Amino acid sequence: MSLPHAILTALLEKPSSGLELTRRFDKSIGFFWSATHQQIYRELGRLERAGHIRALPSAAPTRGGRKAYEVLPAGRAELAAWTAARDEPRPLRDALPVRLRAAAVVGTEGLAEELTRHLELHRRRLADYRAIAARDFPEGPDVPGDARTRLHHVVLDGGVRMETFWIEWLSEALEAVRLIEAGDQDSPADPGPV
Amino acid sequence: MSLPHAILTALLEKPSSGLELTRRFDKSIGFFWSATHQQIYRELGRLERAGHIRALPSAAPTRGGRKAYEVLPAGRAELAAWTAARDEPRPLRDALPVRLRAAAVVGTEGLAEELTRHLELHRRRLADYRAIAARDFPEGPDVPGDARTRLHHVVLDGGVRMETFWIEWLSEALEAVRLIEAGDQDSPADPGPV
DNA sequence: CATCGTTGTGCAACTAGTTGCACAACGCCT
DNA sequence: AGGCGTTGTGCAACTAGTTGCACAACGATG
Repeated sequence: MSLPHAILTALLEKPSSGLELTRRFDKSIGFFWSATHQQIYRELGRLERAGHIRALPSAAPTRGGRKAYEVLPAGRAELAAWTAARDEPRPLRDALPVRLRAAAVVGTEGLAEELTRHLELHRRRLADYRAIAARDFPEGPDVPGDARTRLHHVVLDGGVRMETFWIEWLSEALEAVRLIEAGDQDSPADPGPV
Repeated sequence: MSLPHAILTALLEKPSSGLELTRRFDKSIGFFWSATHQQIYRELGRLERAGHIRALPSAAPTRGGRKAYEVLPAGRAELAAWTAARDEPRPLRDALPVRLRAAAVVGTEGLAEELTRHLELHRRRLADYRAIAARDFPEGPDVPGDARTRLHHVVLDGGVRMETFWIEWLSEALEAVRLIEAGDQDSPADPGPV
């Protein structure tokens, strides 16, 4: 139940139309809470009906015309309540570990390639994050000033840490898979003298 | 689309009834692909209809009676195909970073408490993983023997790394929030002489 | 032996997220 | 002026995951 809140946050940072939101989701909030444009439009409709946001008066009311939204006090209150509320972490659901366990039963065929591919994806994403960090926080990690900047920095750093985690783990997994596949023709678990 | 495959993996490791699967999900595969008993029962039905698994003949056919399932060759083939297939990582969706950004706009009230709580959750989970590691891989991380053991070790180590990531990041976030809240009465971004 | 809690299986209804398509408006281009 | 690609908005239908409840079977217990 966080998409509406992610949208409220984005709109508070800057009032936007559906497409602008979609774009910004693709390169900032969406790193941590991804959403397609369909989800966003639907949610904008709901939020408007709920009185949490409203279309800026300047916006054209016709279909196909762009509409920009801004957050109303009720929306801000809702967001503040959500931020302070107790909320359990959502259950983890990631396919790769499952695939490794499946491979332990049905064989590692094709896995190394996939691991390599994912590794590359995460490397790329880490590079993106670092680029953003260099642009937005050129001072480096220390004393970034006001509260807002600090918090944004922490969030971005979360992204960096997360990708680093993936890269390390995928490397470990890849190494294990390669060892196993080398051992298949060679010797099962005894590679060399002592 | 991985729940059926997680179930196939679990069933290959050991034929089980719905409830047994649910239990095992709660303490092993489910760490990485969580599922409720409802999802599992529904999926067992689908897998049976698809000819990927079958109820063990010994099982009682009545409602309420326990039924154990085993994987058929078609199911194993399907699992092998999935393991080798190309599959994109699923989009990330985590509420905490979003909440931090929301807090950057509406204030950090209540956040420190939540961060502390989550930190504690992840610490506990890390301890669980370490306990499992101590039980299942008492030799330590090196040369764990056959392919199966190696892969299981890699998966578990993924859990350990993941929780470690959370703990580190949450600590950083918590520190930032506390600094900000201290600064609220104090000085905004200049704590001390020099 | 009745009823009561526990274990195990399952349906139904709901919420969230995805995919595919429709179509208006706008700016070009010729 | 007619057609053509791009931008922006949106509906509809589907898949995945969640929640709440129903109910059979089994064993304990007054």
